[in-house]
Amino acid sequence: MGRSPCCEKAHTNKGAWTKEEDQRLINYIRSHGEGCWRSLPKSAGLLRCGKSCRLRWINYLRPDLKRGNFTEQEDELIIKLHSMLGNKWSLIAGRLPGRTDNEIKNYWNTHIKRKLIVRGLDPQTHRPLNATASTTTANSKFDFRNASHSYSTLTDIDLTMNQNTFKVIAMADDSSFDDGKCNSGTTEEAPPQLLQPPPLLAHHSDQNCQSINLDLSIGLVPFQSLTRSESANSNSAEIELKKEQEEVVPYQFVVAARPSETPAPQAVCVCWQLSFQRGQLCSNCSTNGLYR
DNA sequence: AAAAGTAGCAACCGCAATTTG
DNA sequence: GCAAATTGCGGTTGCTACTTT
Repeated sequence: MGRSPCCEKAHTNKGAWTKEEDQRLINYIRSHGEGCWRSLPKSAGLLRCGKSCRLRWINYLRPDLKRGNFTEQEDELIIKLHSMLGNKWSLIAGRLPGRTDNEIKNYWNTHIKRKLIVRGLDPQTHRPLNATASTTTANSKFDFRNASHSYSTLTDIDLTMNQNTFKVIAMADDSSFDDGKCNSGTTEEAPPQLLQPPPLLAHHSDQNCQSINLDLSIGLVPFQSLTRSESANSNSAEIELKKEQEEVVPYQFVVAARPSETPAPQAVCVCWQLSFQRGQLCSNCSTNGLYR
């Protein structure tokens, strides 16, 4: 037995919403709150599918939406997030307060794609257009979007690189990352367990590190948003994304080698800053991404 | 001025994930 | 544990406004 449709299509309006419909929906949600989209249309006196109501509210009527043009900063943030997440519009939207996934998706398709092409970059791979074909097979280049691991949030991504596993610890940019503390980024606000996930980063200065056998996890969490108790009870792969950010903040990603049982001759420490400036290495990194 | 082409965006559709009974 | 119901997401469509010929 197949599933029944989410709502009765025969007696629902389609197409553009009228002002009256908008007002009914706004009034209803103001007094009853969001949720229960299936029953909402009937309760609100709307001849619409519940999905349609939800979409209209989320993409257009929500009071916290920021209408208007995207700023240059937003553009760059979208590009950077897309380079790591691919078409995960809802995740990208989660880092852009006041913007919806649909809005960002449309904006991407109509503006940013073209912008990247003008820059000579492939909008999908974010690599130089003439280099895309030759680099996509390089084992050393890993692609978050093509990671085999299935993920629904940024909190847990496993990647492989030449049969080795990597761990990525991501943290918000505190604008003082290049302070020689590649392994910690410690600040007063920094949750110790987020920023010092032993033994991953704590070992990166160990010159006896031998192989690049790494675990990878990733979280785009501005650490200001995490309480110490949260961080104390969760490892980096379990951190929840805070979607209710009040402002756009840059994020900083750290990729670092985790030494395996067999020591490696040189640890890898690749740090780059996901901010509005071009990526930068931390002071502990040499330009080839190896730890000094 | 009219037709054709293009761009932008709201809305829809189908599917997957999650929740509920 | 299972099936149905609900919710959420990403891709696509179609309408409208604007530009070009």
